[in-house]
Amino acid sequence: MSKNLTKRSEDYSKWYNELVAKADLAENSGVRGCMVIKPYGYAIWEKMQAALDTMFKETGHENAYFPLFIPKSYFSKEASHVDGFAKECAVVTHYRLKNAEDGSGVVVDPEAKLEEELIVRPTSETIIWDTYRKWIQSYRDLPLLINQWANVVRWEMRTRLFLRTAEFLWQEGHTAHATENEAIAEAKQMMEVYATFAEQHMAVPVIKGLKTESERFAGALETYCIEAMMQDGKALQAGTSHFLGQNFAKAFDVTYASKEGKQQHVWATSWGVSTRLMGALIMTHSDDNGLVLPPKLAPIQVVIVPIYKGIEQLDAIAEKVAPLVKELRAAGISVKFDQRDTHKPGFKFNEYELKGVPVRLAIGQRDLENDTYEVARRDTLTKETVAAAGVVDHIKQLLEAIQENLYTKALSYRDTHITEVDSYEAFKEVLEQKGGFVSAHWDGTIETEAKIKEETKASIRCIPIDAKETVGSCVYSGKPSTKRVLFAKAY
RNA sequence: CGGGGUGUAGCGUAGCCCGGUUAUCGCGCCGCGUUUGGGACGCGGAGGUCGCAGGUUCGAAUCCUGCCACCCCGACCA
Repeated sequence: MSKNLTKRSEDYSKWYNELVAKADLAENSGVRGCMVIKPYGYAIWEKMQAALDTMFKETGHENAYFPLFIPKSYFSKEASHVDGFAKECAVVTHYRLKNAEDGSGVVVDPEAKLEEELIVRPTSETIIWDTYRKWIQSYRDLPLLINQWANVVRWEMRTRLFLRTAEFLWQEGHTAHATENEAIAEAKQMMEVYATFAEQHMAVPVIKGLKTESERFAGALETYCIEAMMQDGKALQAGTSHFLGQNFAKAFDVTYASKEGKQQHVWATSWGVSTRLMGALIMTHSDDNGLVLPPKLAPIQVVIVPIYKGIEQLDAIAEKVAPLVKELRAAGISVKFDQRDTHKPGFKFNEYELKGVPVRLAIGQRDLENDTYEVARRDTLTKETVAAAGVVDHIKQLLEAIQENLYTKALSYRDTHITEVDSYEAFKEVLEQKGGFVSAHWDGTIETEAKIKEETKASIRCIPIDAKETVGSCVYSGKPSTKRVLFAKAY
């Protein structure tokens, strides 16, 4: 393995793949499009899970778990839903193996064919709504606000670590409500929760918006989304929240008795984010030296690297550092004191930079004599010498400053990569030369959207929630338009 | 599923066109010693079904056929 990462600017894909591998986040498993998430990568995912889970609970949701296998017939019940997923489903047809008669190994036992095939869930709407039918009878059972942490399988043609894998980890929320307005409010609320998480925890600025009809979730009446901008100018859908209307309630016959005693179908939402967020995190902040993690999601927030000659010096440093480690931990900061004598400090510096540890403390003879630490920050790659007495407060402030700085930096990159255009020539030029979001008027038709995508590979990422009403004409057709939408090439 | 490419040690590779000693080099790994404020150095060492199966040949990593896997570009997509 070469020591240096491919430069971000030279070959973005190669840089990304190398970074994921070298920072110990994940690797290709060799099993069709499925990845192995390594302990360090999983530790980051766990931090994300914990923060999201807390936010879900704070908004009144509970966790539950539903089966991995879904009987094929369930998919027949909601037509547009199956349309969206049919082409990428893994299907279980048999339940037993046996030894081949010719001794060539193990074969599927043809005797053990399932009556009805089972689908490995690509998403759980169908099985959950089949269950909700039994759970919901009265308006008193509503709203039903449930989240599931699970894995799902989508048989994608082409995969990329974290961004698109055949199996991925995610959470999926599925809620049932008595009224349309309540369900819409829930879908909007969860979009807000995702946006807050992305911005405050991941330090990834996102644009909240609505999907166009053709980009909408299969079975949804409205899809709310958050869209992020990566450092190569491509957009990434970071999370979606769907207002499902009564589609699933009708398909699975989920009704409740209202106060007035009338049987009514419930209103539904579903919402999810996945390990794809890991990809967003990596591609938003990282640089040529490796991963850059926002302090709130870093498994190790502070690493302490001793610089010493001989065991006596190491002991002296260890003694000095022990109370500091204790104090930092008491302040809720995760610290690693790297005492390994098998690697030199320079090696460790590079290693922790590669892994994105936000703050690094170095301490050697010089510091022991002066009662100081050398404090380095990952985001700016700057170092300073800090008096030991005030180092805990300094680190607390530094972690906050890094979290803030990462967001500000990403926001300014994102904002300089939103370009308003008023002609199709400018549209194409911006897309090719500069990349990023192109803000343009659109006539609102599926046909125009499809034509533009075909000609430029840019899709409508979203109709921003806060889009101002302005009079204009569609960049493609010239027909009248009332607001600008965001186009971009996307992951 | 179309178009292109690649399979040689844990990783990255040379050799292949033009068949011929014991398959090259770097990183990593193991041992000993010296080192330690930005990826250490010296000496010694281990590690290989050359993707798999056939074929041609006195002889195959190298030529031929088939298969498999992976990567890139499309279609598909959180």
